[in-house]
Formats: sequence, structure tokens, C-alpha cells
Amino acid sequence: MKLPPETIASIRRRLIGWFARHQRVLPWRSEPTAYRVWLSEVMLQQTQVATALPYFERFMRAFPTVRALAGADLDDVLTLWAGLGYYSRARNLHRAATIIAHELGGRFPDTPAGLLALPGVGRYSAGAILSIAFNQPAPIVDGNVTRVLSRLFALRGDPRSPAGLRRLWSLAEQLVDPRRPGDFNQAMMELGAMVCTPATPSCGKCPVAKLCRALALGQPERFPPARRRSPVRAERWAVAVLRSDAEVLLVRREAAGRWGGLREFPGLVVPASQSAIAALRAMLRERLALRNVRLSPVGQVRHQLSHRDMTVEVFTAAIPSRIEPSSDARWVAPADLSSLAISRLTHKIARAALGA
DNA sequence: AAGGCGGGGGA
DNA sequence: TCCCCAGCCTT
Repeated sequence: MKLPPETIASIRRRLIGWFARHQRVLPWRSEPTAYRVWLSEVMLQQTQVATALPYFERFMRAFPTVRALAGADLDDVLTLWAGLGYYSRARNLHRAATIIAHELGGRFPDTPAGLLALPGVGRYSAGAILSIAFNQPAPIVDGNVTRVLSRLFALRGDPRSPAGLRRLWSLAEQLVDPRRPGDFNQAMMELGAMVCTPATPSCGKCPVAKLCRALALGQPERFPPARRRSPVRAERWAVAVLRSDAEVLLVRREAAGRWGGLREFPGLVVPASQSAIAALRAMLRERLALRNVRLSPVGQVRHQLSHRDMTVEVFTAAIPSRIEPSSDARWVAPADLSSLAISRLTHKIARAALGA
């Protein structure tokens, strides 16, 4: 779809004017260095601004430069990331920092290929960094831009299909203002976040309402078409909170997969057909070489995770002597749990087993 | 091309 | 409840 020059000019002028008046004050906007923009973009992947904000401030205090981040232990990076989710982002961030610090002389890549070579940087994040930090006319397409463009041009069809993505990226490329690419791209996203919202858009406040084909059709909220939802699956877990000398035992999850690299109470997924306590005892014996642990039920913890509905059966046991069951296990005081790289679910389990 | 990956916010 | 969020990576 080739846009008429006057349409492009009008959209640019209206969006940039609106953005100048209505943009939120955000820490990565006041000082858009490549490092700050990169960090913010990674944190904002599938994450709302309000959620990422406090994490960004803490992160910048702890690791003010890419070299500081590269020199940090991954475990400390994961600790600061704990609770934000999608933990591969933190692992990729740390890996990319070491690449920038050690292979690129501390200089951020300023080309599409250079940025795309960094782990955790895809087409969107590369475009955001190029346009916002380096003032280059690179397009971006995220969830906000997808919604705004789908409505502006009343796009039919699945925006996530290959054809839909090609069309969106083509439109974004035509529209991005080469004079102010960073402001234009951020204006598109800001509009999607603040005005052109998913359920009930505020079309009365929209600077491009006059041009909006979906609004002209009378049903802007019908665009883009709703995505089909994957079925919710139930998952049953058993977890043991082992105590000794007022400390509890944590193990570390493997680096890949869900909650990769985080610490947790020893536990496992239990098939519906199996006894939770039997599965737990077998796991403690095989993995931690713990025999004859007297497990007492504490109760159940429920946790919702994406399209998963988890039920955790929590047990506790006192271990008389302070044995070290294996190398990846660690005893910690309950008061220190908040300063470790553990998931929200592990916090919930701790509350259930140890009290507030 | 499809799924997996966390957790929170809003309707 | 259900959908969505400044997406990316693996299979």
C-alpha cells in the first residue's frame, strides 16, 4: 500500500505536534543515550511503561554504563530483574553488554545489522534504538503501532501474519519522519498507549481522527481483529520448603526455559495421576540425595502464568543438621529472599510456608 | 509458522 | 474473566 505524500505529511505533522504537547515525562526520554534507550526498550518488551519504570531506575543506579553492566555477575542482573518476567531478557541483556564492552570497544552499534546481532534485539528494538538514540529514519512496529495503523487504514486480516507484518512495516517505513524519526516513532506508540487504546479508544482526543478509516466506519475498536487465544492449561506442582537453623533451602533453575537461572524451592511438575508427596520425595532423593524427609503439607498456592493455571502443593520439613545437599543448593534466611533472583511464584510459596 | 516465555493492568 | 502490553527466540 503506497501512501499519498499529502497523507504522510499530514500524519507526521499532527502526530509530532500532539506528541510535543502530550507526551509523558519518562527517564529514557530526557536523556536518550543508546544505553538508556536500549535498556528501556528491552524492559518494555511486552511490558507496560508503568511496570518497567521502577525497574529502569533501579537498574540505572546499579549499572550506570554498559561497561558496569558487562562487569556485573549475571546473578546480580537477574536479582534486579526479579519480578519483571521474561527472564531471558535479562540474560540476553547481560550477554549483549559483554559483547559491546569486550568486542566493540564499549561503542554501541549504530547500524541495523550491528544491532540485530545483539542477543535480545530484534527488528523492533533495533528500529527504536536507531531512531530514538541515533536519529536515523528507521521504522518500528510494536503492539501500539499495529493498533494505530490498523485503525488509521482499516486494515483487515491478521496483523501477525507474514502478509500483515509486511504491510505494517511498509506503512511504518513510509510514515517515519526523516527529520524527527525518534519523536515520530514515539508519538505513534504514545498515541497507541494513551489515546488509541485497545478496548475504548478516546477518538475525541486523537490528532489523526479525521484521517482514521476505522473511525469513519464507526467501529474503531474492531481493529485490529482479536487474536485467537491459546487454551488455558492446568499445571500441578509440588514444592518443598526445607528448613534448618531458621534458614530455607533454595536451588537454582537451569539457565534455559521458564524462570531460567532463578532460585526456587526444590519442586517439580506432578502429573495428575501421581501423588504429589511421592513425586517430591523421589525428587529430593535423586536430585538432593535427601532420604526420609518428613514432609508436612502446608496448603495450596495458586498462580496464573500466561495461559497456564498453576496449582502448587506446598510441603515443609525440618532438616536436623545443616547438610549441603548439592552444589547448586543454598541456605538463605527468609528475610533475605527479597534480595535474591526469585520469581513471584516463589515469593508466594514463601509467604504460604513461612508467613508474612 | 507456531509456541514458549512472566507478570501486571484494565475493562 | 479475558485481552493486551515499546517482542524475541527456538523449533
